[in-house]
Amino acid sequence: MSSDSLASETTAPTLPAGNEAPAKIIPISDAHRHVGERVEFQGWLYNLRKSGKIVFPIIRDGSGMMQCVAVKSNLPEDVFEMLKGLTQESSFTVTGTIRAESRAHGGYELDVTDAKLIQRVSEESPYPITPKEHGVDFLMDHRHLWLRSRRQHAAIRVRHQVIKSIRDYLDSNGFTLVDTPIFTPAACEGTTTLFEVDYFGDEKVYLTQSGQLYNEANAMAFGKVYCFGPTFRAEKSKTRRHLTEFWMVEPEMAYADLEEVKRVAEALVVYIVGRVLEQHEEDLKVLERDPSKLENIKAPFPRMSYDDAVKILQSKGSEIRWGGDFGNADETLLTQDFDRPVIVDRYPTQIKGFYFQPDEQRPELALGVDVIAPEAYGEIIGGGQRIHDLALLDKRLQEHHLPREAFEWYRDLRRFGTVPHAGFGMGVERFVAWMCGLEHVRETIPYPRMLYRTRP
RNA sequence: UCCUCAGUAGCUCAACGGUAGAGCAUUCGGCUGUUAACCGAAGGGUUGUAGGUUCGAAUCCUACCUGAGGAGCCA
Repeated sequence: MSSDSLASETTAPTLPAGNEAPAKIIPISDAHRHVGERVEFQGWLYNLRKSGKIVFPIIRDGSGMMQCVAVKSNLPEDVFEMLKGLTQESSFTVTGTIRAESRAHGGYELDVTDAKLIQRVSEESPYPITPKEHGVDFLMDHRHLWLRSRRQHAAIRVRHQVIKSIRDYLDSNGFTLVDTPIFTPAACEGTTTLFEVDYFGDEKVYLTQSGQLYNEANAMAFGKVYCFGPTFRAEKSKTRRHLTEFWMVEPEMAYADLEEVKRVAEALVVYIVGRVLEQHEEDLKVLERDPSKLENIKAPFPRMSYDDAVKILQSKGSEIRWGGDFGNADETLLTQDFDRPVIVDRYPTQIKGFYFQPDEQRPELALGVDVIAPEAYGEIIGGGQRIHDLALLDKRLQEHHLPREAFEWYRDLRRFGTVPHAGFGMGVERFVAWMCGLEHVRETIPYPRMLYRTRP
């Protein structure tokens, strides 16, 4: 029997005898609330096991999975044959009664009374991602299909929760979302790491690598603001924690200092972790993430100065010297004795951006802060207090060989009612990788953009 | 940009100088409780590309292509 005739034979399913009302269409995730009821699921075939006159199709609908039980003697011949012949990821709907069943994953099962084929995946080109193992290259080439797999599905759901929690936290703590542009006219700190875009031929613009400068203007207008969007870095970086396109949330606060940044960053992290643990127990299980690693993430986080961090690293055998930035190995060393993120502040001015406010007591230090996640997940937050004095800003622009004309609007912020202000940026993908215990950030974003990968 | 590693069936891998194999996927057959089901059978290959060494190359050498991991840099 060909797939065509199967399809045509099942387009008008025979309803069970009697005057039964049509079954209610529900998401699989709601199944536990409909035990004993006749319902319909709409989805795709995840896997099928068959044993002669009984078949067990597992349907997934995006909200969950459900094992169905189709018994030959209880079904019209064509419906049973259709189910028996389903191939992986064929789309179909199935009607039946939900029953608690300890033998099934998830604890429930559907006794099938009817089913309808939407499209059968043909045997000439079967679904490429099988239930067995695959390599990274193959999976990345099939990212658009890989998202249907259990682990990827779980990781993207955690990503959703991280983003939602960030917004919930900031929204309920007085922050206003004020978006910053993605096309920007000039580099924030040099052009080497920026993607250049041809803007109607006559002007060069770049894809943003940070909304921070605009955030500072927005903070002077709204007090507490944040921007949340994609960020682009053209560095030819090729490691498990890099993407060329990633999402970053950047809160910025007027009348705030370095201490306030540390407090907000810590509270934000604690809030998100709590929500992930509370809402995504099942997803973490699918990801084989040990939740006890996250249960410790509570305030206060250990705090240390850059000075102390360098001393600690040297005592642990790092080659680092005062004045240098931490490498990945250093970040791992620094956090290995702690079960929660480490906050490091007051970095040497020369390794930080031009806009950092210097320490009053020690002007060679910038009031910058990084939050470094445990378990070798690295820097998840970077921020600090910004320069609010015009004369000092001008001095820094000169030292960094930045054209003053391009920063006129930014200088205005220091002319018209300047106030101390501070903020930070947090990378969503690194945060999600940490929550999920993933090896690589590429699985934390639906369509990762990397050095040698821009498709699909 | 640099260093290291890898490209063999649709997928994951084996064969390491002498006739290219297995599991999964697909098709056919069997099985009324399967859990990456199982059992039997079938089809499926220009061994990344181009040269070279050799009687003989998937295997050794050179270059290139593609990808992965790491360094630097970053969230």
